[in-house]
Amino acid sequence: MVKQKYRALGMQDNPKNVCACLAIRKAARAVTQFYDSYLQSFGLKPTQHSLLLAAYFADGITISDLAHFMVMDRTTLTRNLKPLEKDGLLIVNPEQDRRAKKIVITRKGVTLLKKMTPAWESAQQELNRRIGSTKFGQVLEDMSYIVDAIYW
Amino acid sequence: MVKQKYRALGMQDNPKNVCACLAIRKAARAVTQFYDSYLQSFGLKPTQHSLLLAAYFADGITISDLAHFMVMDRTTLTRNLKPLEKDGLLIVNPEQDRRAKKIVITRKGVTLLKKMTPAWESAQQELNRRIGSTKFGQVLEDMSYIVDAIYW
DNA sequence: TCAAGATACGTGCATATACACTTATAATAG
DNA sequence: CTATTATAAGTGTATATGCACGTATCTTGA
Repeated sequence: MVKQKYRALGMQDNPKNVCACLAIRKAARAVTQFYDSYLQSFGLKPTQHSLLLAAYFADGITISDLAHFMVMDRTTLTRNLKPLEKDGLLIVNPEQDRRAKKIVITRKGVTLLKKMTPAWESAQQELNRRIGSTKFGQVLEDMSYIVDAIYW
Repeated sequence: MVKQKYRALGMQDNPKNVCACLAIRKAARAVTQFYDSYLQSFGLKPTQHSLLLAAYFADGITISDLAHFMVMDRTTLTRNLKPLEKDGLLIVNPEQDRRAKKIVITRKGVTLLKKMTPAWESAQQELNRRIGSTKFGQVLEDMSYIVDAIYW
């Protein structure tokens, strides 16, 4: 087993010496794959589901503002919106300020989002069950705390 | 401010209803960008630094085994190794089992890794300082726990 | 008013990520 | 001993990520 053979990859007995960047990226990959297994039958990846959700709750938000909320480079968001636009789930429209563009969810987007909600809830609840409700809540808080700690 | 205007993106007052996948991916992006600001002058991204570190501590590990440790698709790892190979930091060699390949760090790779260590430590310590030692340790544990909860 | 700076966005480039499919090699069952 | 199955890896395709750079528009100061 990998765990036995390459324990050294943990590097130190002191877990504080494990690279936090590596640790969180590994967990992010695992969680993404987990949620994807629940959402994939709807044709949306977890990232796309999150974007569509944002377009629903913050209808009319600009690209820059959403990028800021997503802790994502603006140019990344511009490209991530493309597949959703292509599928007619949302539209990117000009603003009054002609430099800016606002993101608007379509009826098709809303319908898909609502259809996906039970699957998303299943993923969320199953992960909650597996790691325990207390830890689950703590991790959600900590993730938000980390983002704030880095950018403020 | 985005925070004020689009509070709805948090969706609910109950933080448990925040998507865990979104939360951890946001944090992963933030942490990656943070570490990148410390490592970029050496020409390696955080992911590449982690891979090189793995090649150092688990010298001779196969692609599949390292992919498993990294919680990464094997084909992703294959491609992620390319830039490091191109820069002569590691070599991918055939095994006795001719299906497999082992990853071997080069002297150049070791040298670079050691040169980067103080910068990596600065990032690690500064993040530790910003979120507090207790929470820092807890998050590292939790990330590992989540990976185990998903794959076991 | 209008030139300088600030803001919002897009493109080129390189890397990161994973699934579906294919190829090559090893192990095993009959 | 061979046919089947299992394992290790690579490629094609599509999306995800961010930096450097450029364009268009708005704001502001002289």
